[in-house]
Amino acid sequence: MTNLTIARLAASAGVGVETVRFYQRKGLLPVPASSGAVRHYDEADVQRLRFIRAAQRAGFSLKEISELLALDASDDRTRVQALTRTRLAALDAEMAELAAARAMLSGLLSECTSGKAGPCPIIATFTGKACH
Amino acid sequence: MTNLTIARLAASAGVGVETVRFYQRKGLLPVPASSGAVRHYDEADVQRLRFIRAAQRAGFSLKEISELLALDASDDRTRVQALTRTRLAALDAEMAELAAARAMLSGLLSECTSGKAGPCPIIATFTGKACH
DNA sequence: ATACCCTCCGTACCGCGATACGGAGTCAAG
DNA sequence: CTTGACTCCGTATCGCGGTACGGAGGGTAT
Repeated sequence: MTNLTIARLAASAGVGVETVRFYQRKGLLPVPASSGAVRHYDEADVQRLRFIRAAQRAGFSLKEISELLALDASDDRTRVQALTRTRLAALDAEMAELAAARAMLSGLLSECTSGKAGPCPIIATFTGKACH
Repeated sequence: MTNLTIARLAASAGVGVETVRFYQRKGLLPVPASSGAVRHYDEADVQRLRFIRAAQRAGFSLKEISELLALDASDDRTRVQALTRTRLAALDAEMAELAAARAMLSGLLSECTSGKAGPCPIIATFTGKACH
């Protein structure tokens, strides 16, 4: 029966009040029936909000998270697994891109700092002025 | 003296006409003086546009790219190197986050597919319902 | 010279994930 | 019973990187 205000709910997951309201508008968090004029939140809301943040850290978008939240109720493991595989594939693709960018930049940086003459190799690479 | 229309300029870098115009508004590409009512572009514009796309692939934001473009003219290697180191650090941070997310998800996925009883470990993890 | 596509330009809109603002109402402490 | 902090709700704005629309005018192939 933890009877929280929106500010305390938000604080429990380290987000701002406006963010909670934003998630409510998005349908990610329920808007509790107001007994009176001020709404109250309980442990289930805290769990749900923490779920959102945890899934977000795993790279899921809010849209995917809303599906995961629905699946939490309907216990469709196959679908959860499918979403997870898709996310894994996307993570792999993103990591590959980042790794490629990293490799290029670190190579160029050492080339550039090793004080050769001529134009900056970093700039030259982007410019396309055939470099090394 | 390659005398290009905007559509051909855009095509030369594999972007849309609207994107070129967007970059012009952002100051990333110059708007050539119009001799007549239709503007014409040359090889320098093609190079500049390709520069933008190349730097973008290396993870630079449009704001950073506009600084790099300025540095292309003023040949300040120290500053270019500083921007590059910042970008490398950001890439490393992003990669670490993605790797952590990837490790978590792939672990959970195999756990989930290995057909244990009880609630889906993936969902359980996000829910925070003490899992493994 | 008449289709027909292209350019120019402004403005609006998209998706994403928030963040800000402001007026009215509410609640608890002093 | 007032003060001050908090809530509620709608609407607006932000930053990012574009994409779309639409009317007026230009350039060209037939």
